[in-house]
Amino acid sequence: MNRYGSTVLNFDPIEEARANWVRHGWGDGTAMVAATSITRAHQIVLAKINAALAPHGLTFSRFELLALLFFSKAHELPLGKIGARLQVHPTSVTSLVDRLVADALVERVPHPTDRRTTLARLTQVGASLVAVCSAELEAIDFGLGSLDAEQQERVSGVITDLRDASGDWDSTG
Amino acid sequence: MNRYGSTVLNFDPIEEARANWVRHGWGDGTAMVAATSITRAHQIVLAKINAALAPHGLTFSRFELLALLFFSKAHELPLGKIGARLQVHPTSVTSLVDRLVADALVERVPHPTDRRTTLARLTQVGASLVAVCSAELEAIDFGLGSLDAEQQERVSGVITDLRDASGDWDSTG
DNA sequence: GGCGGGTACTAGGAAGTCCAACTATCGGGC
DNA sequence: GCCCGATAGTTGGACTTCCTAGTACCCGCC
Repeated sequence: MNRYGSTVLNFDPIEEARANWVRHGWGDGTAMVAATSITRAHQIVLAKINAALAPHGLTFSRFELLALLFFSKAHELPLGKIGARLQVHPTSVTSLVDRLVADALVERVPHPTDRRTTLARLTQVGASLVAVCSAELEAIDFGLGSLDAEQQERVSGVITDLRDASGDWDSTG
Repeated sequence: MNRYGSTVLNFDPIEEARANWVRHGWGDGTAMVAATSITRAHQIVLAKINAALAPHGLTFSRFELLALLFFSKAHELPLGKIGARLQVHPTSVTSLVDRLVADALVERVPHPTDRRTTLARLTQVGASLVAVCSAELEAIDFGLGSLDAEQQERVSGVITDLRDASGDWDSTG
């Protein structure tokens, strides 16, 4: 039984999919397998990370936002810049900050000069929580404990190429 | 401007995060960077795939379910087995099938002998749509066009290790 | 000095994912 | 033959994400 209560398969479902893909003449399955693998990897890693953070009332998304503020000057940042750094939609930032404010981990502060802008600022409680949770995540190796450092670097390296080509940032400078 | 209307950064946000992580003595950042990279890769690839499928009224989740049925005997499968293959929660299967039924791509059929079980069966329309969309996805290389075949295999290979260690299937047989 | 395009954020809604709890059914053991 | 644990699926709720549309505000240009 796995975490969803269903029976464990005795074969690799992704290799099975590749065989079917090829058998129907849809292609060699290389890209399909890679894309599907990334999806599963995300699912697995996120589940482990969230399980570690759940006792503290956090999710990975919320932790990422808190950590970004922790690293920022005065522990504060405009919501728009948060979205740009984390690569999430403006409405997602609003939604995340809403919940963090409700948990008193963050507070909304008006920008001193630009009245359009709202700053999210880490509270004392929020700052303490980030420190605790970062240690927790290091302890579980961010869900990647089954890979050694060299394998982890390989994953990051290939994905950097992918992100670069997708305009995650401007690397021409 | 990127797809969210925010300004493009002139540095790699993940490398920035690694530097901050190290600077605060939280660890070497290897696992953090790998986990974050996987998250972004998922986000990038999924966005491209969904953009390609949107004109056909599909998402990657829905396509995966349809493709699985296409590959199955009689184009049908119990909902529970669908969840086991795609590694998603039973309630997600219910939800996905609901929408596919609403779009007449799938129909719910009672199991002939086990009255607890419901089968999802591909309709004619559904089967045609899968074929069209698989070609579309091959055409955009599943969002991985910026990686060559060797890089794609490298991603899949490392992730296979991760999935194996996470009990995605029983590889001891 | 005000007009208008661009910027910053929020509101409402859809989709996908998970969990906990519930109903219906199956099947083995007494 | 019946009970009771296991199995299959659904319902309701929470969360994250996206999109479209809207309001408030800034600032350069006429």
